[in-house]
Amino acid sequence: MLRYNPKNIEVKWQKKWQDDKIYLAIDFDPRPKYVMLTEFPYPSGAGIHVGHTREYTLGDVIARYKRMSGFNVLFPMGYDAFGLPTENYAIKNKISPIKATDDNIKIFEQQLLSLGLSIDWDRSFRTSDPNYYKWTQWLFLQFFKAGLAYQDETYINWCPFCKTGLANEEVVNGRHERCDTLVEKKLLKQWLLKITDYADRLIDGLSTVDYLPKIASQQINWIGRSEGAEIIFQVDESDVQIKVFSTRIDTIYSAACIILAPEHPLVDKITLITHKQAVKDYLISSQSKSDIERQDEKRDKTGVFTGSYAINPINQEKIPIWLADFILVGYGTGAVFGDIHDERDAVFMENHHIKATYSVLPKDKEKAKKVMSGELVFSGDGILVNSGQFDGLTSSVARSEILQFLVDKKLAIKKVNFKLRDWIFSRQHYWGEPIPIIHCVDHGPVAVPDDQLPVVLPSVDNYEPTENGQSPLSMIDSWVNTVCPTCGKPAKRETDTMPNWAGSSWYYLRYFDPQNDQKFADRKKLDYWQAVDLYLGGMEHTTLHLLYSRFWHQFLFDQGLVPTPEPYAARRGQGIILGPDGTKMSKSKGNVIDPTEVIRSGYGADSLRIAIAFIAPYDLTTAWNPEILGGTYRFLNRLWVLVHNFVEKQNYVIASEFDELSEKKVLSTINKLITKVTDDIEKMNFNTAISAQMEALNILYKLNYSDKKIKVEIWQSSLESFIKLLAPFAPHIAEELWHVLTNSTQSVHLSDWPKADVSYLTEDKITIVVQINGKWRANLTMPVNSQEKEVKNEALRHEKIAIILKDKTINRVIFVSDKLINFVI
RNA sequence: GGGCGAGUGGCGGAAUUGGUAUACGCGGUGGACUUAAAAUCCACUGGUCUCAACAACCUUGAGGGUUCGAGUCCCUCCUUGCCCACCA
Repeated sequence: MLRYNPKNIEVKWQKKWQDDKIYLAIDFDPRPKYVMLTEFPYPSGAGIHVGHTREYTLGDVIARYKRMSGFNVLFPMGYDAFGLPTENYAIKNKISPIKATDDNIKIFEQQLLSLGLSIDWDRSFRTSDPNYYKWTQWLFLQFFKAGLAYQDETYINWCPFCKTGLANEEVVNGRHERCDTLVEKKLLKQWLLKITDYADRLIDGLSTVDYLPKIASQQINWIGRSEGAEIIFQVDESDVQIKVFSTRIDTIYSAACIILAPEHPLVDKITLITHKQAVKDYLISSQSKSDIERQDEKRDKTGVFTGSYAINPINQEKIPIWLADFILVGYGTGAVFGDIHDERDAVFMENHHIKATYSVLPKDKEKAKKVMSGELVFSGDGILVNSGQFDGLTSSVARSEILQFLVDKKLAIKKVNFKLRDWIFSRQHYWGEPIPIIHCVDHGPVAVPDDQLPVVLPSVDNYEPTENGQSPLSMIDSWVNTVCPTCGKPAKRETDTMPNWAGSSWYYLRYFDPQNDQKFADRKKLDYWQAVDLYLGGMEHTTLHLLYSRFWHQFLFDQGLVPTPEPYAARRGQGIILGPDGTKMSKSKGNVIDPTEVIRSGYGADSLRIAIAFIAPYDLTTAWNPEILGGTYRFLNRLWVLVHNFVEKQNYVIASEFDELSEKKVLSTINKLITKVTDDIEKMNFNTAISAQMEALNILYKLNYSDKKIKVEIWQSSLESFIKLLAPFAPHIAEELWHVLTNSTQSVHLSDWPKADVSYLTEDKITIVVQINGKWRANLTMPVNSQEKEVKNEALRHEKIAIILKDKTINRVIFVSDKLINFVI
């Protein structure tokens, strides 16, 4: 017998699978389809890490299981190739990003191959390929033509040290993650996508798909829908009106001031001459603060009085108008009424000695006293007081009645606000898809005609962003200068590129038809493959990539371009694998586990895959334990020995020597295992699927080495089933042992998933627990379906029970069929 | 501050509708094989009491509750993880 050595078998089978193309997904195949999608990687120079390995291995387990279960499985892989790390790498090493991407993808392919993934490589692509980004550009133009892509002046993050515009994701805690400089804001004209138009749809759509509840609630949270009212406050002795958004219109009687964001457009108009200087000083001081400084001063709420007053529409009271930089210009109307029932407002008003009264009291009398004495700021719902005709109403009733009252007078409207902002879609960087727009003096921004797509990213000498914040593309005059597609006059190309979220917003659709040069994907193929059945990815993409791609898809659905309203029928997120020391893996800490190193070290891909499946539930963050590999290797080795032993010395014995009890044990073990593993994979309980296989193997192993004789056919069929159950997890050793055991020419991965024989699932005899007052006292072995009477008699005859129950009165007997009997004394 | 989770041996973690808590694996101890080591195999491995075995009692972050019976359900508290955060 050869020793189990992964090196001898893994590369051999990987090559064979590639040559035979056994993992191809077939368009329009009559079998039911199953699309198993894992997030495609960013091909960085560092190669794959354990996080990739977890995601792709578990995706592969499901893909293989579904394939064996009769599905036409599509398990694709591509590369999210545009983005900053590659650009930075190219700048630093003075090589082209195209070359860097090429090199990195070669490494990735090699590494992914060594994991033994059942990917359909014929459908692979990278987002930086012009044949791909032609369609990213085309899809962008559909947004543009629908009025959902627009330009606006917005503040971008600007690093004054690097002299470059930054993407949000490069700003960590208000600093540029690379150089740690405090980030400033710079006003630039930018492209935005109107994701806010889809805010409600993005929430509602979640109820039609099967997402992990945590993921759905994070998206809902991020979108941040809040219902309230927009209320009109007339400025005293002026024709100016201020619109104020509030979710607490029930507290309007206690409005003690109006507070505007410093950037509010009406600031200039309402500031009295006598207050101009103070306001100007305040604006300068608040503008010079970076985001992080504003956050640092959470408790110190600064502000300035404008000199003007507003009229509270509910009671005609005159209240002062202030400016304060804790009010955000981007949310609601950029104005609030200051109110003692809001903790931030209360602090602000106290700081600036603005007189405030309460209008809502808690139901709890002790609490109410504290509110009245000013000891407590009450921000919850309660009962209205000091509120004229609305006194005595509960907050929720008052909200609708006061709103209606003001709506009737045309002083308020019902309004829904979202935290979600429009998606800033411009990047002033080189390594991204050029935005396919031409700016014409007469016609403004014009779409590049379809037949001129793709707008190919030109090669440049210098990939660095320019000092004025423009993309390096702006330096190439020959590329920038073009003609207007509408009038033919000289015009200039847009020089911004798209964010790296663009290519990943629709990539799953391209897997359905990766070569198409007429359309982003053929409709018939979309109809066949949509939607993605299961999407597995990192939790960190919940509010960016996952939300963005749902938005794109919903838009495409509205345009009639895709058949389903949602892209992903189900979404799960895998947990992070930490370093062995329990902290996040990082090069500087030296706790990085390199999966390819593990494979090369001699444990092999199968032991690694099993370890990943076994170490913890897939969605749990857990520390990597290198020693677990010893255990998973031993497990595979035991199976190797068992199968080879059986094949090499199966000895035929005469019928009378067979041990029926042992045979039954083998059959019940294997059939229970089939049920358990099938169920566990369906529920993604990979760790218990493995432990069940270990347990079963231990039983089979012992039986094999006992002197009990078991029929060859029973061993043969049981081992075949066992290998099939293992195949999704450890595809190489399963394939090898399958061929050793069966001499078949067909791959185990194309064989049928085993079905349990129910007749072996139930036992004739079962263990029944005897409890006294709920406490375990003894076990009984009884036939299945024994009646209460029989069990009770048997229990009372039990020596131990008899001793305890002597001289005691049984008040009650609780009987659970086939499980337990409990005497209450 | 808000939202969503999680607390079980030395460690990662099991535990159907509430029904023998600690499966499986790691680590540890003892043993077999070996000149020796590695590998492999066997036995033991939550705590207290006990020379030991049997038995008994205790044990799922803390405290209370519901129940014949609670890791599981309810309440209060503590600890901790992730995401968001001056969002009116």
